[in-house]
Amino acid sequence: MRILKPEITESRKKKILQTIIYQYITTGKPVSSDNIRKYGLSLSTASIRKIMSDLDKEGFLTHPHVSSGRVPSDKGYRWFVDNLSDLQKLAVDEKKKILGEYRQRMGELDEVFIKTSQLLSLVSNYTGFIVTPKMDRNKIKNLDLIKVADDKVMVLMVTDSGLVKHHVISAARPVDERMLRYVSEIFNEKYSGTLLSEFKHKIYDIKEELERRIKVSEEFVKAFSKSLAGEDNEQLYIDGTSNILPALDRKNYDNLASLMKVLEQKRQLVDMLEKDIEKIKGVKVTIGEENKLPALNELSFIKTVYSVDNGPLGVLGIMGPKRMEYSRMIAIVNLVGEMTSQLLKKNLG
Amino acid sequence: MRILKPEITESRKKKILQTIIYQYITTGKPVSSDNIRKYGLSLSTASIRKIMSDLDKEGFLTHPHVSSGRVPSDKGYRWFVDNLSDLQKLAVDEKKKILGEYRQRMGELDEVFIKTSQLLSLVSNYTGFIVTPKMDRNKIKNLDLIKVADDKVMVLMVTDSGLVKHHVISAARPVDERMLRYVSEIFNEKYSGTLLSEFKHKIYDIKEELERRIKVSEEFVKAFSKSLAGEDNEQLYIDGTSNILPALDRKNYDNLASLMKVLEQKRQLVDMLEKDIEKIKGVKVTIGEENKLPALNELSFIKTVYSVDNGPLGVLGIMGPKRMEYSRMIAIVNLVGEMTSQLLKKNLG
DNA sequence: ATTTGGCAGTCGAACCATTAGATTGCTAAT
DNA sequence: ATTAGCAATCTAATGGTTCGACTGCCAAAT
Repeated sequence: MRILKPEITESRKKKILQTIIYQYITTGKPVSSDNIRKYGLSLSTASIRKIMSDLDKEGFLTHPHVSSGRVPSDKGYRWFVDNLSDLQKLAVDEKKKILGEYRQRMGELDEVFIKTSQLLSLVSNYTGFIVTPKMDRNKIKNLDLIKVADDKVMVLMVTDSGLVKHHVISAARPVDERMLRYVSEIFNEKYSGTLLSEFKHKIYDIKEELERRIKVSEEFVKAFSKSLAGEDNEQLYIDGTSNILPALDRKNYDNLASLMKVLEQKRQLVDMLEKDIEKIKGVKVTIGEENKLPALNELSFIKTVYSVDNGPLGVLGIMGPKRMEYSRMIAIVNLVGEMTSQLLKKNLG
Repeated sequence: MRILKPEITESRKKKILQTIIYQYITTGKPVSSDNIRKYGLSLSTASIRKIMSDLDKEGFLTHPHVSSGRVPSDKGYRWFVDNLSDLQKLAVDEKKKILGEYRQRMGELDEVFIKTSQLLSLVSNYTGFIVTPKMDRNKIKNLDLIKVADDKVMVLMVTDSGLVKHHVISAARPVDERMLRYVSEIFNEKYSGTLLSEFKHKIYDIKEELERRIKVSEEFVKAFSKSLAGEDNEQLYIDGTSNILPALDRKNYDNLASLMKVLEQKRQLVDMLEKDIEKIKGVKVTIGEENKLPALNELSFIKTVYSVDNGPLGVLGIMGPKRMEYSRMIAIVNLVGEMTSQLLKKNLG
């Protein structure tokens, strides 16, 4: 008896917490003891109140004010997410809808990113995002130099996972095609197989090498190595930002401005999203203040990694209000993540 | 005498209207008759009130409510802009600042657009935008096919004004380089000099032509012509959207959502901005409801065309609240427009 | 030892009234 | 044509009242 009782109360406590959070997610209104009782608990409101009070003390719930119902705290949401037992299966037609979108022609890589972020936004009704692969993690496979005008050359680099990077550079005077062929030969011979992140430290080598081995205008060498040294940052595709507004129920305008700024600058957001990308397994949820950036403290992120065989490429997911349908969203992100990985494997591999 | 008097009253009326609008732009508060009198008019408030009342009836001013000062109507702003006499010279250091930004390396075309929209936002403190050139108005100059992997080919097209368009296409099976060279030869021979917009109607010709003249996998021809047929829409670069918020003083949240949607979808906005692009001379201002899209009825646009010798490329400018410093903004947009044209002439020409 | 019913207490939301202040429109006098 | 002055209008701020939704706690019931 003495051993059993605590378990009963414990399980009841959990059930109540779960119900409160579920209620709050669906209604958006603070949940009262009376409200809970209606949901099948055969307990009096007084008992429920006692339990709610305990949960409050333990930090899972809070009070907007003393005479209102309870609202989940970040800790509460966290518990809820960690204890989602019934990871919702997506409805068949929803799954079909998502797969259908993906069947469409997705020729260009850009298009994959645009469509994917749109898709995430569309099916979630929140904001969808995807971060493009970071070139740095790729190895150089091949470099081409193509004359596109008398004094303009396109530098075209392909990596081992099939990503393509290109720049147009202008030389001060007309360039010679034979020279271009020679330069790219030298380059490929020497740097094919190099990790791009490592290669960046060797920019000066190549300057020297070229100047040593062939006669080529200094102008050109300069422009060429500059183009290679250029940052290729990950890009962030976002879609459905306007869906965030309803999430920020009234609240403060001021916050909205800083949120928009973060979404616009992207840099910080990308860094946050890709933090510890190697360690992410499956779908990862971050809630409210778990997000480092203050502007994002009212939101939750649901993300996952997409990858090809030789490692993670980037992350994708959705962002929305803390009170979102986690179960469904996790399922969506999971599915889209897998599909994107597959698509890219076909596309790049 | 009888002829002179009306002119005096007219000029006074204008001065008052001008002052009201100027005041409202700088303070953001409805302007009272008393307020106006303090600004140098040696008239009683009663007389000013009479004149304000007239201006109201004529549609230049409105009342938020009966016991508040006057606020310019769209018509009022329009008059104000059309009668800006002292098109402000930018302060020397401001001009320097802008020019300074432009001196920075602007290698890639992308970068030009990104930097330009940022610059516009930065110096205006509103939202900066630039629409990329529409390829359709260009002529095909040269097409290259470059093998980037066994079964992947990059299609590289250069136009007469130096713009570069590229796609990667996947063929089902390995492609032969000699074949590629031959295809591009045929293509260039036949279509060099064609307007891109016209070329789109000829896609089927090329399919036939190729099938007739060389042995090439149907797969490849399909992918190739598909890539050529692909839309290359103008893109819209926007920066500083968060600066819009303060512009929408309180007002309605609902409107904000639709505004964000318009900014996100871009399509409608681009169409609006590029409407009658050929007819735009100098800087063009559109105010409030002059903007067709309802979501933009609380904003003003200041835009201009940037171009190279053979015609307009696109538009750029800023958007902000109706109560903005038109004079300064016009000067900024004008300057940036000229600079961008110059830069691109160098870059593309 | 739980659980429950009941009651007091707290707080927000809605409503109303009041007041002070800003500013106009109008009219009669200058 | 201009002005002074006055009544009228309306906002914004303040404070008071009431209603209802909850909670917290205690004493009685199971």
